[in-house]
Amino acid sequence: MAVTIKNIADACNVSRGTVDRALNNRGKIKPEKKELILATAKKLGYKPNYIARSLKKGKTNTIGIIVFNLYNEFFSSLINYMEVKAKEKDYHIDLALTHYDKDIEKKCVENMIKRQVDGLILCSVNNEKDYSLWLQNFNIPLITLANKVSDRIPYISVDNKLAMKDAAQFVHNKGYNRIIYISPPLAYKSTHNIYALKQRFEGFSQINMEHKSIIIDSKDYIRELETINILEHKTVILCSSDIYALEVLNYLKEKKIKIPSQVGVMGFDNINMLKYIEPHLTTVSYPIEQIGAIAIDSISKAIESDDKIQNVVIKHKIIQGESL
Amino acid sequence: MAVTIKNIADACNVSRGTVDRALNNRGKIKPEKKELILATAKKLGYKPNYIARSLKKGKTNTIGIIVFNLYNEFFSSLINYMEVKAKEKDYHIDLALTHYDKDIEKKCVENMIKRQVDGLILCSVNNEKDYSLWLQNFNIPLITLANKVSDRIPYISVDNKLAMKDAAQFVHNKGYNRIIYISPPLAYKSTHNIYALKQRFEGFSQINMEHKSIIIDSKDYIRELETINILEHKTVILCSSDIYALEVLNYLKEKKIKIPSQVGVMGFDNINMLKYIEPHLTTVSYPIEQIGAIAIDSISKAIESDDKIQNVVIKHKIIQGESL
DNA sequence: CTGTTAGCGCCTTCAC
DNA sequence: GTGAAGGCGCTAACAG
Repeated sequence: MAVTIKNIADACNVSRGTVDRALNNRGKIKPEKKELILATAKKLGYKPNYIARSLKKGKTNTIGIIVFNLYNEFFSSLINYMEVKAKEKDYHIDLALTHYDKDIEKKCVENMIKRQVDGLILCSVNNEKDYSLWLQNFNIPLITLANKVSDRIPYISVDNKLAMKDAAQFVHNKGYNRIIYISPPLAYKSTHNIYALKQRFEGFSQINMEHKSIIIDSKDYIRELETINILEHKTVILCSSDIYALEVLNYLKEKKIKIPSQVGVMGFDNINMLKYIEPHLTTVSYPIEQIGAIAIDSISKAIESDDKIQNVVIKHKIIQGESL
Repeated sequence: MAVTIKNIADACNVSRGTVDRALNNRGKIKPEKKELILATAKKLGYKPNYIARSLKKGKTNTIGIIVFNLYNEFFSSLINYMEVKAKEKDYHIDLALTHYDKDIEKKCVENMIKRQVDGLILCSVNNEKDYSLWLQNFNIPLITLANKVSDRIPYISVDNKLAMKDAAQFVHNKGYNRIIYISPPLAYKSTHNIYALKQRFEGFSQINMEHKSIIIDSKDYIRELETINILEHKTVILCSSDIYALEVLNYLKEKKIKIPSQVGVMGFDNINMLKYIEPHLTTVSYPIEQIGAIAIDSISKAIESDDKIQNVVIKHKIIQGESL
């Protein structure tokens, strides 16, 4: 059995109130008593029970973070930064992963609520009609990342549409005549929230190439790629995220297709591991650290002061590599 | 204010005890009452307060996980697997990062204790004399990964010594005459627990090459490498982890040194991203998923039954790439 | 079957 | 300065 405030009180022949005052320096207390109490607390190895404190105070000092998984370096970096920032502000991280499953996601949210997190940072894939209402009903500070859920819920992100438009313009300016655009299935929109994906696609769609564009949005994008003669038309393959671009690079290398002389490739996200990849991938970069910092900052402010959280648009830029 | 069991009791004109019975189906209760209670609970949007439950039950259903950071893919994969496994068993993950700082590590452990986690999974860098005692004093199930803390604390890992010995033997058999062994500073042993690192180094030391070996264990290992004529003696560079090998590959590519014809390179860990790296790195592989699964499995068993947790040695194997 | 009640460990108000 | 006591929300033992 762990040692409690009562044990200390008994050992020191004082009341629990006095122990509390000594331990948390509140109110006035006779110095020698305070010393005695602190000493015996230490001697007994007292560790305050935060669960009890949380129950009493109605605050857990915990931020719930729900993301898809940790395979994508974007999320592991993000959480890494958030954890540091949260610790600075004396918050703790509760982590849950949804693996892109909207039922799991709802369970994760409910669990966070049951665990009384003070605020929630959510990367959602849920596209149910009243999901935004359902979320707001819990009435705790909430921030969405990755996919926007509704205009009424704060959202921190790059401008995916503009960023992808810039990317498409960039490859166009490089003299490519045909873009093959590779994306996870846009048909997921019937079952999932794929806001960011759609934004990127829309941005891409705003640029017209001399020849037609080809959209590949199948899970089997490599097989689709095989059906196309990519050596025609001065072609570039624009990928909606780096992890797709890496697979494409592997495919092209296997086919002995030269990059960039025969085909160009461009990614999106600028994940860390790119620095080990050859040829260096041209990609769209944005500061993940900043997203994490702003998210923790905003949510902790909202927890402590009922401030409304502002949407934030993170700046992006194009990183010139050697892949086009 | 969130809705509580008492609100439901009042709304249904029953006692809190009855509501509890209905909600958690314990004991006997009149079916129509139960229905009414469940219905109003739903209507009011009742969500049980797990903090209160935890306080009462003395169990939080939470496993604390403390690792170095999430940059190394080993840890992000590990946590990914653990989260899935923990969810299956109805446990929740509390995550904290130490960034290799032993004071932060101690604070993380203390925080976990204060938060009353039911069990703790720890990757430690602390080498203080009585650290093992200090940990055991908290008297909760504990498992160490990565670095062993003491023989009295369960440890799950590959046999790092044997695995690195096998790696060294493997390169030796390939006909290399000189090994350059690259490792994080072994001098850290005065300030940190670097058990795994030392084990790997010892394993390496058991193999004798025709010519001498060179040990580089500086943070600036790339600069050290520059002072060596690596084209002599048919040399192989054996790295204590893949993330070092990746840096070495980048260096060699920059110097236009051909791999493996001029110099061989070998890594350790077989992290996921290797599949995008050229040339394919020869490395030592072991199932991270299994480490995660066993850790969660053992700790949950220990939480629920006071079983003693067994040490587990994970099997390793060498993955033949094209880098030597 | 159901109501009452006593805590879990902590914080906080109110008296003295 | 200090003690006594109530209560956060839930569970469980005990009555009835």
